[in-house]
Amino acid sequence: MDIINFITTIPLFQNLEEKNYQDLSGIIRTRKFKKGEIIFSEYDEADGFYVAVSGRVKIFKSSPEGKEQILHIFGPGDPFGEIAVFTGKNFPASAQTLEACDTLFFPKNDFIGLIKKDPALSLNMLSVLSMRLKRFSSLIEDLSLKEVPGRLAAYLLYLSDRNDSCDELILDISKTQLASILGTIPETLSRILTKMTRENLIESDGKRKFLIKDRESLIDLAEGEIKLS
Amino acid sequence: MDIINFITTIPLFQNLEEKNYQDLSGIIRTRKFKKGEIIFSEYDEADGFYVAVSGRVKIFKSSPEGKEQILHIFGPGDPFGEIAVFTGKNFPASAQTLEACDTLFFPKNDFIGLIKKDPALSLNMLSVLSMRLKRFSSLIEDLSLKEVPGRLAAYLLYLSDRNDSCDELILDISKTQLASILGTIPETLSRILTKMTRENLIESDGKRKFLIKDRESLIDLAEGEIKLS
DNA sequence: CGTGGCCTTGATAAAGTTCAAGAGCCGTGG
DNA sequence: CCACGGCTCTTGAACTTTATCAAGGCCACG
Repeated sequence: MDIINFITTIPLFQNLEEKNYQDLSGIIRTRKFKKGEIIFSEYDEADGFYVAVSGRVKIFKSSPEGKEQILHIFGPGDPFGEIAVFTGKNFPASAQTLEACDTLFFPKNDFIGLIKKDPALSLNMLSVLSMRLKRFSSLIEDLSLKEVPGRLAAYLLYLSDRNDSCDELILDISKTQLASILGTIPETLSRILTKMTRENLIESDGKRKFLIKDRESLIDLAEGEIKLS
Repeated sequence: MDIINFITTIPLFQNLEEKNYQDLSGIIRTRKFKKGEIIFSEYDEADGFYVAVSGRVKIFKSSPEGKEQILHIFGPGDPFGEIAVFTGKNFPASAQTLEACDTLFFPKNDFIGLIKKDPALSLNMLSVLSMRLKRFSSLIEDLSLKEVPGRLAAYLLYLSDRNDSCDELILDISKTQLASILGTIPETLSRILTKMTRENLIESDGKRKFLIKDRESLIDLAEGEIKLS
């Protein structure tokens, strides 16, 4: 069955015993969502978690005035909503699709049953949660200790690293969404991109293509060693 | 032996089988630290994690310019440094004692061996990590979507909740440390406390005692419904 | 009794947000 | 095929929030 093929490819389900793949596939429900659909909202009661199969999902917090902070953008193979499985209550943030999405849904109690049976599965889950904590610590560090140009520089370098440290980047999200990842607003992001271009750190087609022209300075900016003038 | 008595009282080690307490006590090393001592630094290689027995420890990130963001303050019974155990590499933040501290140290490989044997232990650990993720999401939300007065109001309410929703609070840390928890600096904190007092939301002895005088307004402030004038 | 840490206050500066306006782009429907 | 509306992005000006720098007070501890 091809759900099994899919789950064997993702990190959360690596190195399990054959039998456990059967068990897993037994508890999975598939769920499809349209573009822009809310999968769950903060404070909703949580009865399980999801794994994206196709499409992307943003996990975010929003303020009463409508500002949004994106915590993650997840794609195929990424689990989400799993925190609530282990704290037993509500989702700590909201999830909305960026595109049409196919997902696998794992009901909470069934999944906990499986975790009790397979130590490899729990170690994988511990590793997923730990990596998330690590990412959150660094997001907190960025928000609290760096200014927006530094965060943007770090993000551009991160995109470059994901792409073999290539100097050409293509943003796979809108600038408005990027602003929300960086903890700022589109206006501020736009101004900083203009400055970076003017000071020859980057070049852009005005849309989603960027070229890193001065990697050294971007690194210095990300570390807070220099500032834009 | 009294290490066993101690560990049976803390959430991470609840509901284990008798035999596992023996195993745990077999791998534990005790470590003592003086006041102000650095237990580990960000990027140090991690070979295990700690549980505080007495004294308090702050977990923090710091910037090149010396500003600090406190991520947690942990006390007796709290585990810390456990993220690195499951991501396999370095500590994502630094740890320093606030007072003289006794701790238990759990070597990484030994502990992973135990986790594989006892599903209850891994579920407990999953729950600890999940609660931390929840707290981090809310810290991120605060830093990104709220202003300092809102964060302070939320913190005061949190202290009150911990104390049976009593109106009298005693801060158990310095105001400089509180500023660092809130993601700001002492000067700003001081000004905001002055404003809150002037507007009769709180009263203070100028040191570490506070009295909540207008809980409703503090709640509104924390939710961003109102502002200080 | 002096020194250093912590806290407060003021003046100033920097960073970011808000508000408003307008340009460019895309898909829809007449 | 073109016009329209909606959306994203950019830019400017005013404003708000917070940080920085500097000074002084208070208190505890040697």
